[in-house]
Amino acid sequence: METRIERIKKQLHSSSYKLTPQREATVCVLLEHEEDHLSAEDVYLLVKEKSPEIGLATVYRTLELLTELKIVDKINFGDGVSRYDLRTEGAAHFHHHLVCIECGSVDEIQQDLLDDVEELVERDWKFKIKDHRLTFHGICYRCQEKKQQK
Amino acid sequence: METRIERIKKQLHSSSYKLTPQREATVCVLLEHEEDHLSAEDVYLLVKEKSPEIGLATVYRTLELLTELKIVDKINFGDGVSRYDLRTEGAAHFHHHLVCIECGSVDEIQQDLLDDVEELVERDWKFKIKDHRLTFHGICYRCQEKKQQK
DNA sequence: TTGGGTGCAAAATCTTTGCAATCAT
DNA sequence: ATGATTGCAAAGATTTTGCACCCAA
Repeated sequence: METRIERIKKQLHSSSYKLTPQREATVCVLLEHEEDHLSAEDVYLLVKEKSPEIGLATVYRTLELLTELKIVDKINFGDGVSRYDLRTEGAAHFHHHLVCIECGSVDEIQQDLLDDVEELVERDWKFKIKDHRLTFHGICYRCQEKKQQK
Repeated sequence: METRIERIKKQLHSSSYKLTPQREATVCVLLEHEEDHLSAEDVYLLVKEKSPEIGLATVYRTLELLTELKIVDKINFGDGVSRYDLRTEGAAHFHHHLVCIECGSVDEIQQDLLDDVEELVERDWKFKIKDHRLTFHGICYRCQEKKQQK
């Protein structure tokens, strides 16, 4: 069984990039925090714990590289920082997000949901869709429960 | 017939804000460029043409205020700057965007499209939706035509 | 006169870049 | 040797903030 990191290594190699120790450490952090939505700074601090010599610029360059290769997606929830999210392996499309305006949590929706909408947009707007970003802002189930208890 | 700016003035007043000349000039620019997706800097330069004494900070503060009052929406297409988009009057939901990865154009989709999806998300994820952001990245019809001609 | 609003400049944030040093082949 | 990669510091870009001044109620 091939590991996730090995497959990423191959993806890098097939574009003539190397999986350096710094890049590997960065990817590991992303894998270990797949549920989170880390900023470059977040990633940097986490990588530093295990590889203290790494520089912030390297993290930025690595994240940029991974974005180019479509291994991660760069997203922005409107708080001034870019966040980086591992693409779900094998998924045809980028997953969606539920941002809670009360507690700030970010949940993911892996299910596609947009098939019909995309078909309509391609047909009626003559737009060839390559990627999408869908984010809902609202109140997560946890905060709704908290409110009901009051 | 009440003008758009008069209605915005009332919205400001009902939250005890004034429509100062600077704010009015800023809103006017937004109204005159409703189809565009201006950054704060863009707005600043346009406002300056008619009100040269305005400061960039005032533009930022005005845009923030208008965002709070839900008169404009702050959006981010991943190019490092926030853009400000007048909400369509009377529209229940924020409109969607088509960003062309070839020419950088941004077209708008006013049609809602997400009714079914939102119903499903509210039901299955127990998420109370307050707002959404949907952006498609791809190739606009203009660039597709250009390619075919080659 | 009083508090909101403004302009300016400085500060704060986030991100990119130049460059010398280092590494792997 | 050679070209890719790195760390550091500096530069860039965007946005926010402090503060004195101004203005309308």
